Amino acid sequence: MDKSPLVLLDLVSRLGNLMRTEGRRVGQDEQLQSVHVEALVYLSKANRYSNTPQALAEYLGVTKGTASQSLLLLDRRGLIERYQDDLDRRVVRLRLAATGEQFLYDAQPQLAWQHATRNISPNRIRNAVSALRETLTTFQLDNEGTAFGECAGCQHFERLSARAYRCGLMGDRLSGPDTRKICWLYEEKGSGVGEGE
Amino acid sequence: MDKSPLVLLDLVSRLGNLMRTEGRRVGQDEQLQSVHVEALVYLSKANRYSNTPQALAEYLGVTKGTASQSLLLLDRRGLIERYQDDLDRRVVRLRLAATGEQFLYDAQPQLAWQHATRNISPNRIRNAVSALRETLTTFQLDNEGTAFGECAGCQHFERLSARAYRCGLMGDRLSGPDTRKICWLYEEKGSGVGEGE
DNA sequence: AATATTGATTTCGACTCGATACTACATTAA
DNA sequence: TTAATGTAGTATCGAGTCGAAATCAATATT
Repeated sequence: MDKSPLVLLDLVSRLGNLMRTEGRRVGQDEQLQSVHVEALVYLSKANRYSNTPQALAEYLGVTKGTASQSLLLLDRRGLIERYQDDLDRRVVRLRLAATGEQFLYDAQPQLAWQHATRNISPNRIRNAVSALRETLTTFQLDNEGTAFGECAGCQHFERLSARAYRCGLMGDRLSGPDTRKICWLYEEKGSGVGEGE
Repeated sequence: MDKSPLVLLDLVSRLGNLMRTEGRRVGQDEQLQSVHVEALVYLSKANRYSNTPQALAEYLGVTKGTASQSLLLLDRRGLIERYQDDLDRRVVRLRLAATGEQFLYDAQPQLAWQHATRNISPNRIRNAVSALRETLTTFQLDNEGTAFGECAGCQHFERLSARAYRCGLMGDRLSGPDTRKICWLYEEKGSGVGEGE
């Protein structure tokens, strides 16, 4: 019986905890908790379908009530802006305010991690990424969660021409940069996940 | 410029968050938060030098005050036992109570993760482990943290004979099972960490 | 038009967490 | 021996997290 999956779990949990601590450290000048920093980072990466409290809650793995609290705080501090969606007036859209952009630029929340991985070859990192990504996808499938991902690799992604793309699910055209943001409607191409042992 | 370290960070954070949620889920029958579950798991793996509030706090990445609170709760619930050290009466030693052992056995906090990793080959997992372990060690060195680890791979580990071992730092003899628990005095063999790019 | 569903917010209570202060014991220096 | 310093752990406080449940408003379904 192989114990290495448990060792991996241990490492992921510990690194996750450390990064949460790191997030707290990074945000303390602005009185932010690590969840708040994570939320800001998320908003800087979310595409136009995914900048809502709902998607954020799924991403962070908290309930929507909790997410609402955090967003309230970020709004009070002027780090984000909230505005209503035109088509569906229940939906609240979120956007980093200039202050929020500046904060991310100044605080560099990922710096410590980049340092910690500096001696690991790109290749080993990509291998680790692939293993963890598969773990995440499988876990999400097991638990009816949302996977999140970029257009490349998504079932609904269509290429219209050399530089024109389209989301088959939403029916919108997408720009190049659009396709590199993360989306909570993401669905893995080739629905089957496990190809067996 | 390679973005994959940041992708890895993202995956580790998200999986960390998910496992925290999972820990909460697992503990809800017993009214435990994920930190409590993590503490119990830690105590089930900690060796004789590492079963103290101090070591636990370092491991979980919280302050000793916070750790103290969590331990108080676990004690009230009868999941752990606390007793004084004979040599240094300031030191509190911790041990899983029978109820705590039973809880871990019943709740299987790692089950969801084991499922999520079921389709990943042992080899890929070991590669990911090695990359993350190096990340953790480097991070700890950067931040004067404690690395934790098993005797194999520790500077202070000495083999006396086929089945007799010794910790050079504490001067104690160790049994075989002892050497497979985790220790907060662990120091990586070959102190140099980064061999450059 | 009535009902169900959905996105978001509010409220509540238990708990986390860092900061600070404090107690008890241990080690060192005088 | 005593005094000063250091260390392990606990207590307390306040801001905030978090899930659960209730609520509200807008949209879908019937």
